[in-house]
Amino acid sequence: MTARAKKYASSTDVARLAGVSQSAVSRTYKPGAKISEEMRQKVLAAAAQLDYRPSLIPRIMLTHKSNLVAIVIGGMYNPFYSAVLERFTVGLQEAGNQVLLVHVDSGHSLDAVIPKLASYRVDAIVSALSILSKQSADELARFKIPVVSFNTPVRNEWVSSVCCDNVGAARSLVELYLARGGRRFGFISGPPASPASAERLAGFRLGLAAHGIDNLAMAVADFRYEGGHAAALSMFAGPDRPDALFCANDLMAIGAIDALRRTYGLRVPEDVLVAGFDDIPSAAWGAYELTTFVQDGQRMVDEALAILRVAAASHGPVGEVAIEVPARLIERQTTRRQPI
Amino acid sequence: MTARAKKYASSTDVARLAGVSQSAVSRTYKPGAKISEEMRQKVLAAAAQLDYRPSLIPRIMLTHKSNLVAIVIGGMYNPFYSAVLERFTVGLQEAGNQVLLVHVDSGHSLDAVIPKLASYRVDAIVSALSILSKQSADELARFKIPVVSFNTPVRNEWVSSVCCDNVGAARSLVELYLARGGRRFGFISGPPASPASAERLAGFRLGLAAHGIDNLAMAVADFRYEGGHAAALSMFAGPDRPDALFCANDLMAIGAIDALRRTYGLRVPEDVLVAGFDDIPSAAWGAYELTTFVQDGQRMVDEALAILRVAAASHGPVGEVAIEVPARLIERQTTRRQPI
DNA sequence: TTTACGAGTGCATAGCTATGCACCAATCAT
DNA sequence: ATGATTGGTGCATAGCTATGCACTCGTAAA
Repeated sequence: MTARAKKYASSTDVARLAGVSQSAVSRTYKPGAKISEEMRQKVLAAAAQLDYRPSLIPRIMLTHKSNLVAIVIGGMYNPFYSAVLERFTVGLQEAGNQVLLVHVDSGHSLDAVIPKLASYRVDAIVSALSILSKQSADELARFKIPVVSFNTPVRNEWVSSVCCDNVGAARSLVELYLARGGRRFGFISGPPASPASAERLAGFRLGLAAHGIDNLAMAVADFRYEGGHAAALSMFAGPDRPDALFCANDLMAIGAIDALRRTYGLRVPEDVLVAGFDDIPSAAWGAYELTTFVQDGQRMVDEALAILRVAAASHGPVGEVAIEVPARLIERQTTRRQPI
Repeated sequence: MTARAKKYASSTDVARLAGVSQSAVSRTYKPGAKISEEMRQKVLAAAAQLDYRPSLIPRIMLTHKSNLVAIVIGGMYNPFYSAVLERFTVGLQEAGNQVLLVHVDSGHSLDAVIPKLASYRVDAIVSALSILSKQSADELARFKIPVVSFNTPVRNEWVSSVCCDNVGAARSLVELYLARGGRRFGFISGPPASPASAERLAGFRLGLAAHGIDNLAMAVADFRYEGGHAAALSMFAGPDRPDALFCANDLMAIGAIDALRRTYGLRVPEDVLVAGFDDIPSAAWGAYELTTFVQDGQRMVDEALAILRVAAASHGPVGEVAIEVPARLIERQTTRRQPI
């Protein structure tokens, strides 16, 4: 509480030094404002001398617009999400926004951080949290902050969603597996609460049902390498081993492949077909060459940014927007088996 | 420019509704302030009715403290850096700060974004950019914002650094290689401008020199899997192949392993010893089991946060702090060869 | 020469919260 | 009973920028 020296020079300080009014300083930094070149130079000289940077804080107060967008994310162990985060950051910066990064333990709702974000007057929120119940979403709407929910199909007046077509993709995989000679199917899921995992399972089941198949080995994991490894170990411990395994994401698929090859001595794809989801960089690595679905992260991010632009333009709610982006199959070696 | 409805209720609105003064509202939200329970309840009731959230913006103006810390990062393709980002975020949030995430293309300096950060009045900056010249650092100091530079040993009055002992680690690897029978050495570097890569090379050379070895095959890459792959292809194209390869990070080491095994049919570790740096999760995967150095990311982040705490407490510069954290060798299968 | 106009400038104020200060009503000590 | 303390309360203002408004000049049009 001592008389701490003022850290930043203010526009008033600059004005005094330059011998002009504070308005002149303000107008110097506003593009297109009416100000003579001569005065602008005087101001800039004084500003340079004082290391002046205009503060955005009062502007936020006046305009009710902070240009801050919060990105709420649950974990970056999955390269897909760190890539998405990077794309969002770049895209938002290009649009003139700044990114407030908020980490919430995955499994927790984002309710707890909302009041804090409201206090910073963020213009919008992007949530990559896998869990966001309808109830949370309604709670959220009370704050009247536009929210884009990534890969979680919850929405209301203020909450939009951008998702990948998990059901359709998973469903189509069944055709590939059958063509490649798969007969006994297995699925390794993410956490029970994950909508993405649930949709991929549902789609897989739909595809199987279309061929009259209702037998499906199941194991629950956590979207991580270790979880996929452990799940595969238990799923393949018994006598009745699947020969076509679908994992809810690539990390688990890679863990499963290592388990099958190294612990059980099984060959992929000769003994077991394996596919994942996300197309993370490691999926293309020589040791795995994993068949997987590309979630078009760039496109999904672009769609989300478009929604945010609309929300920024119309100051009201953006309506119940829900965008679904198709997933694209990339077949690599883990499913390249000749049909029987 | 229409008469846009006020989006957020202000403390004055709440005060009017509750029939108290604006001061009372403010004090309701300040822990430990003198306010009667009765009044607090009245205020809270009115606040709930209006969905009031106190704005932090005016507080920033008054206190000259935003509780915003910027993290500047160049790329998250390397899991080591996304893990570091996550740890910083969690740590800063626990300390009551919010994180402003700034992406700068690696290779660019952070000079360009500093004015913007100054405009947001960030309390401090964490830079994980691999490039930060002495000149940039001095430029930076003019803004009087405390900066912690991660893994780049630049510093001045306002810029501190937290680094890992790259030189010592790389140097010690030579002993291991010699004990495991390595005789012809190779090094795959990161981008030429990367200090981390340069230090690891320097340490490796020091270790070799201590044994009178000055022959070292070199290839330059970019810290990525594909770069490591290509570099290994060219390094092992000739007749005089190394039998002990050190890569400046794990991603490149993994790319190199895939190139050696799959393109040249070489065995790792029997034909070539390989080691990397970072201990990213993939290094432990069954297909690679890569020997590497753990950068103790948690400890490095903790040290950086400690510096930021000091900087926050003393409002002045924090002095020329430079902290070096040791790296720890983890030997896995890629160097487990019996000595000749 | 007068009128009109446009460019440029300064004044004053809004925007929202935190806090020093003055003040008031009780409660307590003497 | 009086003075002193404590716990609450409201008033007024600081903090910094953007902008509507009034005003002053030159300059172009009439």
